[in-house]
Amino acid sequence: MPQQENAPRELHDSRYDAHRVEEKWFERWASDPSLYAAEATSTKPKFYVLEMLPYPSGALHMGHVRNYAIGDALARYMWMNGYNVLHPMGWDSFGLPAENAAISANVPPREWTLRNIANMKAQMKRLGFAYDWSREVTTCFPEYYRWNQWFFLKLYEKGLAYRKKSKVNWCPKCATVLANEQVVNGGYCWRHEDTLVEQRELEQWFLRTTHYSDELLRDLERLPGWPEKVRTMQRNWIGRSEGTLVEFRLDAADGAKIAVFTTRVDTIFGATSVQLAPEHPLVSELAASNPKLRAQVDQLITEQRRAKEAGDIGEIEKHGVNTGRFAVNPYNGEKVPIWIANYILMGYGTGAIMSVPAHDERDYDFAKKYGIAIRLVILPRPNDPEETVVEPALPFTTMDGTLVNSGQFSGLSCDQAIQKMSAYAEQKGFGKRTVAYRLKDWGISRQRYWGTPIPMLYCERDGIVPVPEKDLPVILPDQVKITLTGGSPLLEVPEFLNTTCPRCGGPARRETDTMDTFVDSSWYFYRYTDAHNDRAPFDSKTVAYWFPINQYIGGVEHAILHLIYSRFWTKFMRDIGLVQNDEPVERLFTQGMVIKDGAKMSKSLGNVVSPDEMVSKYGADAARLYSLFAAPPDRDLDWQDTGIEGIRRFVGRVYAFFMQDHEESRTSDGHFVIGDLTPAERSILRKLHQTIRRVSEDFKGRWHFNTSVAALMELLNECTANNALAANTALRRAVKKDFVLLLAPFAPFLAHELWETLGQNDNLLRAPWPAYDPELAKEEELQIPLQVNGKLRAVITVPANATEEMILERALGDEKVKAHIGGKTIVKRIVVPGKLVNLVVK
RNA sequence: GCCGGGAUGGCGGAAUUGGCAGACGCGUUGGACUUAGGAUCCAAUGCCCAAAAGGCGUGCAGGUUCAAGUCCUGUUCCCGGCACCA
Repeated sequence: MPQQENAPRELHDSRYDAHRVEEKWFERWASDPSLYAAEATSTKPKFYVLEMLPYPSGALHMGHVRNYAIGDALARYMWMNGYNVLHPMGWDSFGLPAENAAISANVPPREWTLRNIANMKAQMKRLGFAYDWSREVTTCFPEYYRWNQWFFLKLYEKGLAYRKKSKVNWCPKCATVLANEQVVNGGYCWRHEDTLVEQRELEQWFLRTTHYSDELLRDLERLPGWPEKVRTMQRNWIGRSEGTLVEFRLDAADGAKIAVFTTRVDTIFGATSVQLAPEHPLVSELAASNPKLRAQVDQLITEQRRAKEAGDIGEIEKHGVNTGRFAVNPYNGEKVPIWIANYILMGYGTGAIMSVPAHDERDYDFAKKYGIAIRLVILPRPNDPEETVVEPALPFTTMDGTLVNSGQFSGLSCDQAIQKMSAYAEQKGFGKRTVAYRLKDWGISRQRYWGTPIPMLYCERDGIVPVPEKDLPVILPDQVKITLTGGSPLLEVPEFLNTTCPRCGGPARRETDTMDTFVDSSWYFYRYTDAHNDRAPFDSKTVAYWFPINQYIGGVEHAILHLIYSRFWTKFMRDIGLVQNDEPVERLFTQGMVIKDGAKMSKSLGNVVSPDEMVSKYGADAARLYSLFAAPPDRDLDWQDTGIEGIRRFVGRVYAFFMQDHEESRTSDGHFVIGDLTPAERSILRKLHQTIRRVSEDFKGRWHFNTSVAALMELLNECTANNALAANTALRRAVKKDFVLLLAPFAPFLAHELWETLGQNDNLLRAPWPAYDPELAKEEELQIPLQVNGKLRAVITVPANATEEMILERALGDEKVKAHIGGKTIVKRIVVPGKLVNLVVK
């Protein structure tokens, strides 16, 4: 095909000055805070789009930019589609880094935090994100955290907040509690790398998340708008497992009970020992009179803890100690030895198991090592009744078998046996069917300063007393000395610590623990709907209007904790009549990480790309466009410095295309008659409608905005190639107008600027999203590939309405096709209308 | 070990339903304009072959089909999550 001579594009005169343009719109938007405000009441349908609120660490990183670029594009798209959009932003502003900064930079946590917020907020504004700042939520403000305290009191009232002893990481040199992330190198203090962290038992506050275990699991089925990956992760995290609780009796005069949990009660006749976790309460009793045992157990505990901290508990060598005592199997009265083993977890089930080496891999390993008896009680079911049953290879762990050597239960299948044997246990009163969960109650106590004070008092006379609701908020004092040693800094603030008991009026001491910051983020999105309410956390009617969140967007790293806690909180609020929805989030989108040079961006690797630098070098639009263009949003994005150059070029070419003749475009009314268009002009119009279709469908479907941006590039390429639109001012204007509308969600600064150059005085943000005409989008001619024996031999162009017969005729007449058929016979002719022709020859 | 996700040119990625593999962008090469170009524009660009003709190509090995990146069986590697959960 002959290549047409292309006129060089006149672009030199109209270079796009992203800075000038973006600063101009930045100023204008700043002067009108109502621009992005959600309407309190509206006849429009509502849409609540939310991105996860950031921790104000100092500055935005590219992961934030990507997250917010996705959400902002959606918000703008929904505005243009006539929705009443709620698109808020806030700050997850309590947390440990502020205290660290207090030490290293000698800035009070509050000041450091607020400074960071100011900086990051400015960055967000400079990037052009359309947030309703009138609803900004800052979790470290008393106006917000007083409601954390209020919720805590409600939870306490309902018995869902309680105190129990629990282990914490304790550094003897710091004389303080460490967060998990401060325990490094498999058990050492982050500040004293030669000091082993100890485990100390402290009284801590817990929230009864397990109260909702079943509902949290069940309702995952009602969240089809969540990624399957996240639902699976939550399912595993909750870890529901049906089984049987069986009580063995200690072989002693008092006959203390040892409850074990098993999912395979059908194998209990094969139990040849009982295994206890090293931290099992019975262990201390057994060891009390046995110093040697005590020492051995302590050794096991240390091993287990080290392995856990090093993250390889599944890898450690199994160790155990025989206590010399026995437990009685209630099914057959048999006495089996009691062992203590490092692979038994106190945190799951009852912390004790029956060990059946023949039918459990772990028990098998352990029994082999210590010479414990192995007794086969399940035989595989033969495929055919004639077949003789051979002894299976051990351990034989499948459920597809028949019980043997199991007394009255012999001959049953595993499934039947589990039913019957559980019923038997219940009848005899030594056991029952039960469900175990991996999910634990949520420990919210933090021995930290920078967090929400837990609103509880300790009175010498009345014990634990909740702060009366009317005395909220319990204000976190500002004047404290952060040392990171010697416990909570709040202990050093007498005016905080010392108070009076609301019951007896006597002296009382305040709780100095503060709340886990996951509390803050468990309900913040409700506060956005009614951010300034000082009588309640929010107004229920307002929440009922906005909830559930239509679209939540954030990193997959929050798939478990944040999102389970949020679901828990919602269910609790529903149960106390505060909200009506069972779930907070209807649709969830988890975006991929931003990586560079094959690794996650990090200071230590020196591969960090700073948003500020990108904005100053290329502009906010380019940074946003590139973060959408470089990869589909759900996949990891490999940042390439040369890639954003290409985007800047695109932005410049768009601008040049509009400026080429903007006077004419501005004054045209944009009306043209389709019948009068030249074929080339019709082709552009077709491309326009195809582009509208592609971009609209990306929003409705997979969110592959990389292809949306690519579609816009293709449209621009067609518009500028061969000066195709030169002769038709009206069409040119019409195409430009729709182009701006399509560009608006992705590159708001440029789009607004171009909108203005077109002479549009209305607000682009509320301009209607363009509709496509399927007729105009339809191709008039089709390229039909011709294959012979599945191999491409030629391509012909036919009218879109060509019949099968016409296409086949053309195909058979094609010279190249003829040559490949040669003298052979055509045995099959496949004509797929609109797609291809394949001739099978022999 | 279990559960997800992935593997496509030199690179990021397209190809939602089996129907022209490589859209779009980067990079590279050649050219135009230019005092100059690391600006801008034009063109070429999966690999093999001097070129044409042709052949080969979506991690690997098979299979189904007129036709496979796409479906099936097996397998390797990479990323993420969970992990002695009884």
